[in-house]
Amino acid sequence: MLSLTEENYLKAIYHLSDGGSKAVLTNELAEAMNTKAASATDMIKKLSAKEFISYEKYYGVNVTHKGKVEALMVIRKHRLWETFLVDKLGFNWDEVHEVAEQLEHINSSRLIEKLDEFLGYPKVDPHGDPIPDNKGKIKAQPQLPLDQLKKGYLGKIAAVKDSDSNLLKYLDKIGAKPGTKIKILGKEDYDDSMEVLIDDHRVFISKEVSQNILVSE
Amino acid sequence: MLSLTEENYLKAIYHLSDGGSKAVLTNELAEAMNTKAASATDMIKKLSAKEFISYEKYYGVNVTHKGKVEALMVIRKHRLWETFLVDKLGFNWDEVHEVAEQLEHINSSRLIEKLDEFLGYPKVDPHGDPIPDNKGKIKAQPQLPLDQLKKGYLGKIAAVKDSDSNLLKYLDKIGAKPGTKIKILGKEDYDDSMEVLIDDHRVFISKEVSQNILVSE
DNA sequence: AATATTTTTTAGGCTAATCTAAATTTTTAT
DNA sequence: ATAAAAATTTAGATTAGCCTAAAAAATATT
Ligand SMILES: [Mn+2]
Ligand SMILES: [Mn+2]
Ligand SMILES: [Mn+2]
Ligand SMILES: [Mn+2]
Repeated sequence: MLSLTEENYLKAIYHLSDGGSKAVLTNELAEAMNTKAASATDMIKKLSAKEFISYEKYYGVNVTHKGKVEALMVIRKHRLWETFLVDKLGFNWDEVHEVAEQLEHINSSRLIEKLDEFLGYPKVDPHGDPIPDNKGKIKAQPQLPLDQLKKGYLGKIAAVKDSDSNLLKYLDKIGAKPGTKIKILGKEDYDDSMEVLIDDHRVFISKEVSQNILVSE
Repeated sequence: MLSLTEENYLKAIYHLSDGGSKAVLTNELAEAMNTKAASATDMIKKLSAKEFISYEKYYGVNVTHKGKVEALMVIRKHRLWETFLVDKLGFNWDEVHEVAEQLEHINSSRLIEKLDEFLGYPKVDPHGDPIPDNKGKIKAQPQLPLDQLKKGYLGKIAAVKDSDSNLLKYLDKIGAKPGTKIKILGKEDYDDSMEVLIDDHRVFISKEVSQNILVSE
């Protein structure tokens, strides 16, 4: 059993390590958690003692298999709750993250299975992020940030970065939501801004924005 | 802002005081919270400093108006979540209390208003307990424990005590749920057991059980 | 009214999660 | 290869919520 704080640290480590594929440094973790390095070190020791991460002094931490599964369960809950808030309660997609940050710590496997069923076993959350199944498996579709593609590209929006509420409001306004077709009509070499076709609407977007739109196909 | 622990203490004080109508003693509170008297005293001082309760040393505590409203908001959330779990997720009524104990601490007024709307503004929870509105108002219908009535009584089940999961399972089995008509066919003076008609079924119930069925009309 | 019992409070400690400041180790720059 | 800089860890406090043991106050009993 992890405390709420331990769950949050572990989730942050999982995300910062790109799903367990690289080591996470103490300062990175402290910054992500809005705490100080000394606090991060303390928590690293605790999670390491419980074998959710492996830790070599001064060289950062890696998530263990056990840690990955645990982190994915929290992420599963977060994304199911976000889906519930948008699909059932009518929240906008820029309003759900903070509430889901609380709901993800509710501890009841029965609840989360029932919720999953109630939502119709969704594969992705409102921002297009995949929802792990109850074993921690994720159906990862290969995704690319839009800014790395060039004129003429035609594909589908797979997901958007869900961190900034204002960005989400803007993306909503221009119709950029997961599942929508998108085409790059032109790209400006100087600043990587581009003109795109989203849902038959022509829009100019900056690199700032295109970096946060993930496409597939 | 109250911590989760403060919310739980305040709710316990509210319930033990019968909605603010009598003083609550330190030992009572400690027992209800499964802590020791010293811990209860500590918390009493904190809640008193924040003016959710008034406190006279050695003579127990009373809930203030501010404290009542706060407690009722937690109770509102608890009962709305219980309703959600039963009505939408298909939980049995004996499975919801523990989960609702966690969910009642989620802090988002938007969430609770949306949830209320989603549920169709229910007036009572699955156990028949009234759900306070967002101002803390409760529509209290006068209720009596069934064991205090005699042969020939005809009325409706208003609520059942929701504390014991095994009792709830039993009540479910005999069809004793809020809204159901109930008639006392006979009562045994010796032990106050009775034969009742619930939903056209004849059932013998002990005083143990009839005490926990609240009727109205 | 004095004493015994019960209840409540206080004193002093413990753990989790945080901090600041100091010490240590690694990394970078000369 | 040293010295300076940066990153990390350790040491020592603090706060919330809990505990046990002791002191104090209220209540009950003789
Ligand atoms: Mn989110
Ligand atoms: Mn999301
Ligand atoms: Mn309940
Ligand atoms: Mn209830």
